[in-house]
Amino acid sequence: MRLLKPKEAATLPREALEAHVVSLLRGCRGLLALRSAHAHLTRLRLPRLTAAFALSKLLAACASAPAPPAAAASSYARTLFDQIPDPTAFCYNSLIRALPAAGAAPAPALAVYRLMLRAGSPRPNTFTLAFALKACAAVPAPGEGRQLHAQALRQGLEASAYVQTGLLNLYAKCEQVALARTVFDGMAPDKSLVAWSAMINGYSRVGMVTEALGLFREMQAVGVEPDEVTMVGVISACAKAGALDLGKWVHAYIDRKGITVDLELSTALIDMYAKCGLIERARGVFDAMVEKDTKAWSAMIVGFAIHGLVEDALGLFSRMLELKVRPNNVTFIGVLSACAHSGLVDDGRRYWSIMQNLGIKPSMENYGCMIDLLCRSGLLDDAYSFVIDMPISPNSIIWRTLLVACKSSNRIDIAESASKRLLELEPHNPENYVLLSNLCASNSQWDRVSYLRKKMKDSNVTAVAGCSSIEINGYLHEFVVSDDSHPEIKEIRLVLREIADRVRRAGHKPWTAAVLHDVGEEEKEVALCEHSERLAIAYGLLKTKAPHVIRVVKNLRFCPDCHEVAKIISKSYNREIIVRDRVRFHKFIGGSCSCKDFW
DNA sequence: ATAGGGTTAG
Repeated sequence: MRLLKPKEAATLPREALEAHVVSLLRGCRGLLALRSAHAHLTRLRLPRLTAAFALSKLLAACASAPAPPAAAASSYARTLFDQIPDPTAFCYNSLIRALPAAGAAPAPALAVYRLMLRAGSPRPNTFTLAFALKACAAVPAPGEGRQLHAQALRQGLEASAYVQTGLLNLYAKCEQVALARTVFDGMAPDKSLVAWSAMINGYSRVGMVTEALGLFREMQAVGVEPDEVTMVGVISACAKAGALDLGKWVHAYIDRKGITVDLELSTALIDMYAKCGLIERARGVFDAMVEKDTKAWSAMIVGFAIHGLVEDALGLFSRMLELKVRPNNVTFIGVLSACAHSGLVDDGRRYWSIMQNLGIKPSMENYGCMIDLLCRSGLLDDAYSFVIDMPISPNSIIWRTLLVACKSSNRIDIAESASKRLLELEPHNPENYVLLSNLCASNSQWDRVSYLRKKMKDSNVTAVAGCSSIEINGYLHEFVVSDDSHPEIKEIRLVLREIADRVRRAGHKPWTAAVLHDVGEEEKEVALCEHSERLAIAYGLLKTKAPHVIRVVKNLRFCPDCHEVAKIISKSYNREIIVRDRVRFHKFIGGSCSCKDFW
């Protein structure tokens, strides 16, 4: 387009000047272009009102720039805003949109929203609410969000579909799915795809897989066609559930519908295949990607790590550096946990310093990986000093990691202080009581075990039950410890008995120390046989034939005795068994496990 | 002018 000269501009009417501004900004891509357009407009010495118009258009362009608001863009947006004499609601809205929503509290975007309220005029409109809600969701800030909800109601802005979707998404991000659902149900029947996707994703985020998938079916039933954003939620739900058959079906559905498999969906697919135990297919999706970013690489590296494929994980990391893709904290979670799962202490330490040389500030999770690495290699003193020297206050997971390690190396000194800190941080977490009584039980301190049990009962804490699931013909069968509710429990019991016979003949002695209660050895053996993972594996043996792989997902860590038994089963029945426990995969073939018994 | 998406230690 032709640029105006200041002399020409002086002769033109306001409408013509505004049209010039609009067409000038239409061609702008990115911050630099906006700045040079701004410089040009300044040279024109526009009349006051037209200048304000130009500034608000610049501000709006700044807000809708494709990249996420970088520091430079947001400070520029603020400069623009400050030059506008009487900012309209449109100006406030653009500024809220242009400022970073996430990050330090209070988020700058929300601060501007509050500023607007305090100024008294202009009043917020539906756009303001929608942008402010988005900022709240990005933090996420549930308290602020509720205030915004109240304000939306007070100002009569709640009828807007955009405000409703904003609220729904806010609650979903805050993991308050019940509230999100209330908003969702209150929306008009012709809900947008965006609303459906946000709700499905909300369920998926909190692990309510059945609800996520149910809603996906409902959406199809009312004739709303999903897109790639919807499918990210559905695929993530499959990943969380470890539901491989379902995940495969959904992937096929994506292909059949011609839904674009973009960067985000590919990453979700990598994660799903990795978490469902098909690491080769995860690799296939990864290799087929034309564009890969840090998150895609990280998903693949973490995938290899949970499969115990340390060479693949570390090899991919080197390749990533070669290709100049910048790793982030999550990438290093993958790298460090891969080292931890294989006992590579020196390598782990080396990667730790690489991380620091790259200027990446270690997160709580990174510290956790490092402490886990040291603990697994029996370097309890190193681990403990690492914890003490952390610049951030260690969380409960870190103390628990230490405590678990104390159990196997009998370090009562460290155990005492770790358990003290743990109970201070989390007095109501049942897991801690289970762990502590486990620790006491392995030292035969039965009086302390019963003390803990009483304390647990008094404070109304109930332990999380071990739960394992197996997918048979597309149905997810769930088993909890000592579960006899399954309709085929009689047949399952027969399989369990046969397993017990074969295991005994293989010379295995049940590792009864894994049983918490102070009961006789025989009862302990029975208790072991009722562990959820064993029930699920037995059901797999009952319902499938070789070479079908028995795939089980467990919510807690593998019981050490069941781990031994699974090895024997894989050999004796000549079956491949893959179990995903809480932290990683175990692949049993011919009597040995991919974790090499190091976990 | 507006709303929805991917990787995260034990």
